[in-house]
Amino acid sequence: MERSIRSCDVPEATIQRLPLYLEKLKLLQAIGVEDVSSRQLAESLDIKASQLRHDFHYFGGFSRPGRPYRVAVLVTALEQIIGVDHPVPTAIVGAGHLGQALANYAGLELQGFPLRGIFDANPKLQGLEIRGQAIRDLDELEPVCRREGIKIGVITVPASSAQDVATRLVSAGVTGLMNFAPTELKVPDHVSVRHERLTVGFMALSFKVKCGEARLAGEEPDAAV
Amino acid sequence: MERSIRSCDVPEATIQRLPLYLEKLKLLQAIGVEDVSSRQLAESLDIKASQLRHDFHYFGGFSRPGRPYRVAVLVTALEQIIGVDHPVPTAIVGAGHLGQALANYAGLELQGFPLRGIFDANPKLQGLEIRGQAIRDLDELEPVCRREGIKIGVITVPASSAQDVATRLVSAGVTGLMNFAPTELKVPDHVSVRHERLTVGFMALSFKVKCGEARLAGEEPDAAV
DNA sequence: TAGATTGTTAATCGATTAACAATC
DNA sequence: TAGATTGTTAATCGATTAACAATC
Repeated sequence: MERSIRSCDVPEATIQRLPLYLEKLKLLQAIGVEDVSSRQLAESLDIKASQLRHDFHYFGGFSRPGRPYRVAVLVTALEQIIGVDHPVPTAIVGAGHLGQALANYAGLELQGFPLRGIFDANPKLQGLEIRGQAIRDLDELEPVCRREGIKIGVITVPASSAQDVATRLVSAGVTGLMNFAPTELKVPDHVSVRHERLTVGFMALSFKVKCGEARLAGEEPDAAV
Repeated sequence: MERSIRSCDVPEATIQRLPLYLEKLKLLQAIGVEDVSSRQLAESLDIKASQLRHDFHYFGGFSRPGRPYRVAVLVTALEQIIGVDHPVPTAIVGAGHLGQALANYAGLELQGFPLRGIFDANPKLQGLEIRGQAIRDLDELEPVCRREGIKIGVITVPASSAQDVATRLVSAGVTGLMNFAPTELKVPDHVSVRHERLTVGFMALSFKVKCGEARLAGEEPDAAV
């Protein structure tokens, strides 16, 4: 289909906004809103309407000039573009605190990422059930991933074993990795990795807090020369 | 001090990279590396050396022309710039799965964000200890935050109570919010918010996975007209 | 029609990269 | 000195915003 081809050379900044559009539109849909203009939608997301239209323009044909967007049409189109029009089978490797917290998060399944496997090397955790999924031994990683057609692997193991887990997931056909371990991963070109850096987020926040304090303390931006 | 004033009008993109620099430099320091050139450091982070120097240039004076950077000097300077040269007292509100997982994460304290309070409205959780901190009733939020001088509040409550928690944290003197609830927060100008959107990350990853599949299937970028 | 809206291109803005003088 | 390095400015690149014709 034409859209799935063209839609792939899209700026990173636009890709990041697509889920925000979808999230907001689903909210509107839930409260019965049928039509929405680029101005309304953009305002509720704190961006410019022209940016939203520019983003949509990469995919094209969501409405016609003069007519506002239909919420249902946008939701369907964005789900298809993002790839959550069909469920995306997901597995979690590492059932420590964070892995268990993610497994317990109902939002993931609701947004299109059903959990189809949880794995941990620790025998004490194996068999424990989370939301209907028993924690499995790491030995079962490859066969289960293949059988369930896992597309996205969530890595919540310690940094020391993250690369090994990544390699095994990729060898079992997984093409998307959500990496929560504080280490870089080497993967083949056809695999996408997203590195979630928790402490980086805290530090970026800390920087802004510190700047806010400096400003409150009455220090003028041009006071220093 | 001069640096703390000038350093605040810095592009968002640069702010996001500062923690990555610090992280890598601490790693180098741990294995005994004393000097590092912009080229070496940049290569290990997959960015251009000129970008790194350009970033550093906002703060200025980390080395002198001709001399490589001293790891220890950079670590100290970046810690100060980011604001983690002194501990940043942090509290978690919402001791569900995610809140507990974050409370258990030792990395936070190591990176300069010691946990000084955990709160939850659920009486069944109250008193449970995590890493030496007892989960407290929500009633204690304001007094504890004031007493401990909490600077950063981590919001891991359901979306429905996130705004209320945010308002209370701000009223108790907290100026940085790490929001894990899937909802926007309204806060005064002097407060910084960072919204961690988990499902947004999954969807951005899904988009790339889908594009990778399309490419693998042999579809040419220009095949569609 | 008049007012509002989208799709689309052009203008602006900001971030990244290259270049190079000064220095070691 | 020759080679390597930083600090700093200029050039390039890409993303955001504005503008407006076409449409309803």
